[in-house]
Amino acid sequence: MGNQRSERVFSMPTRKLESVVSLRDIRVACKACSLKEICLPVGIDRDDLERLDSIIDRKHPLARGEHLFRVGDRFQSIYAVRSGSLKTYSTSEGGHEQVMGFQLPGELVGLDAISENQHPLAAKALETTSVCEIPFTDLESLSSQISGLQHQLLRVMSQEIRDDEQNMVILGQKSAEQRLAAFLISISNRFRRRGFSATQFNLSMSRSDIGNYLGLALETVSRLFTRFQNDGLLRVDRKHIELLDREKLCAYSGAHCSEQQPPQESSGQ
Amino acid sequence: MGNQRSERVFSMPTRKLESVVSLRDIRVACKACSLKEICLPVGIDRDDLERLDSIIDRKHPLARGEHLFRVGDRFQSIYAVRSGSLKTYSTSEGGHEQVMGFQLPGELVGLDAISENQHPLAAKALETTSVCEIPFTDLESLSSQISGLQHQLLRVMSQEIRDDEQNMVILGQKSAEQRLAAFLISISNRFRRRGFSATQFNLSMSRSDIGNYLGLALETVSRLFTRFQNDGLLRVDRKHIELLDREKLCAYSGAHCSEQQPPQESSGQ
DNA sequence: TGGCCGCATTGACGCAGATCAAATGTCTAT
DNA sequence: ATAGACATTTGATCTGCGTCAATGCGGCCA
Repeated sequence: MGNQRSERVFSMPTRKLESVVSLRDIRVACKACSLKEICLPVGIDRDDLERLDSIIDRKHPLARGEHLFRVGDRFQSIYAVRSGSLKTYSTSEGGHEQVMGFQLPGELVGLDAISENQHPLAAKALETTSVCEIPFTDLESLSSQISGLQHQLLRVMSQEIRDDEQNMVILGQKSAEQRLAAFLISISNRFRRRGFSATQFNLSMSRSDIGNYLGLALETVSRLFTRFQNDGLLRVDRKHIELLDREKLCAYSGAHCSEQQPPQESSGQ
Repeated sequence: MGNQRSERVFSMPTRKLESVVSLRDIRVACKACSLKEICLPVGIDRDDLERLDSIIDRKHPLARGEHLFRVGDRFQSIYAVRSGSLKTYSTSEGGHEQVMGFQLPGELVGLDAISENQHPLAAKALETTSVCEIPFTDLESLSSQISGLQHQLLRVMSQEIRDDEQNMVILGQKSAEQRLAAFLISISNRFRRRGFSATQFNLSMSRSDIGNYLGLALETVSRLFTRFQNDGLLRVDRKHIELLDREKLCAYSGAHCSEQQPPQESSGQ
């Protein structure tokens, strides 16, 4: 695991320039990070944010194909994706791989490792990717002091459970067509939340990864992309996707997927 | 839905008899509960346990078919199953049901509701079932005071994420035979942990529930049960299952599933 | 600039498991 | 007990998608 380091030397323990973006986006403080509205800092006030910030370690970027951690690695930290993307996967005894998820900026990885103190999945960069490392022991003790942080951590984990349940529905009862449609809509929504285009994006993962994730053969994924294109739902060019008819894509996915609703203020409490 | 009540009248708010098991197991304190080694109290010392106990509300039992909560219900509490069993499920627009999981004694339900403050799934009793209600606001504030409780809560949620991931593997790439085998082994292991027989038990859920949960038609489940029986793996009689050859069943499931190993101290780092 | 290699597309074919159908067994309420 | 509703089993048929196979297309390195 001996990974190279480089700009580490520049990061002095006492840094003053708070709002200045330093070298290569490395070391953007949480409060200056564009992801703070969707990442762990949600709902944490200015002072507490600084405390959270102080335990976070911003690593230098992973190259495409590099591992953030592997199956069985001792659990020490969770990670937040800052830029780029990851896939998490497990490998069965037969060497067969199962892709469990893709992580975009602002999303956390490693939460499934808390219970057994070791990672049940590996996490690999799909492209050049940088992450924030959040040592779990520190996070835990900070959480008991900052109630907003505790709450947000629980919320994020709860959301992950919910997302996994959603995936179980998709794997358990949707057709190939519905699965891919649902996947594209989900990706699109996640990009939008992060301020990227919802109608035009690049998929950093291969057809094989998509198929594996959706429980489909990669050939099926490929065929579906061409079918969707013929049906006027989207335009595909290699990794690049342009959604042309989101409505119809929703219909194909066999779910409401309005997803657009403003963060409805759920009554009280 | 007007559910009958009966022994409620016997459970007085001021109870003195701490170590005495009261009527029909109602109102067993955590410290006297046989599930305390696998439920939320894990790793919490005597005094703190009393504090946890004080926020928990032991409800009278649910009858078979009764709902603990429904989709969209406001989230206020998580629940621990004390006896009996539950299924959680969602219903798609087409009225089609997707079973997400089954809860046995000592397991928590409702953790997926934290993030949106409302329940994404319904929970229904598969048989006469009693639960402990744990108001979430209280639990949260207690968690920030009792570090063991915070840790255990995170562990339980992490475990749930891990289990869901395991289910995704099953739904994504296992054959019907492997799915049912894996399901039976999982149930067996869960029963064992709770001190019940691992080789002989009653399934409280229908074939249809099992099939739905595993992404299979109920006919397929039924056929597999007879096949397994013919292959000498087990004996089935209606809901009653007797595992005859656990080894072979493991092989059928296409996973190591030793599961029996003592909490192996994984070699450092 | 060309050749190679991994990824993607497209086609042909077969099978696991869904669906349809019907018979039988079992629980519940009167 | 008896009827009726429902759960389960078993059989027959059909089909969506996996598998195998061949070809096409970039991107990368020498």
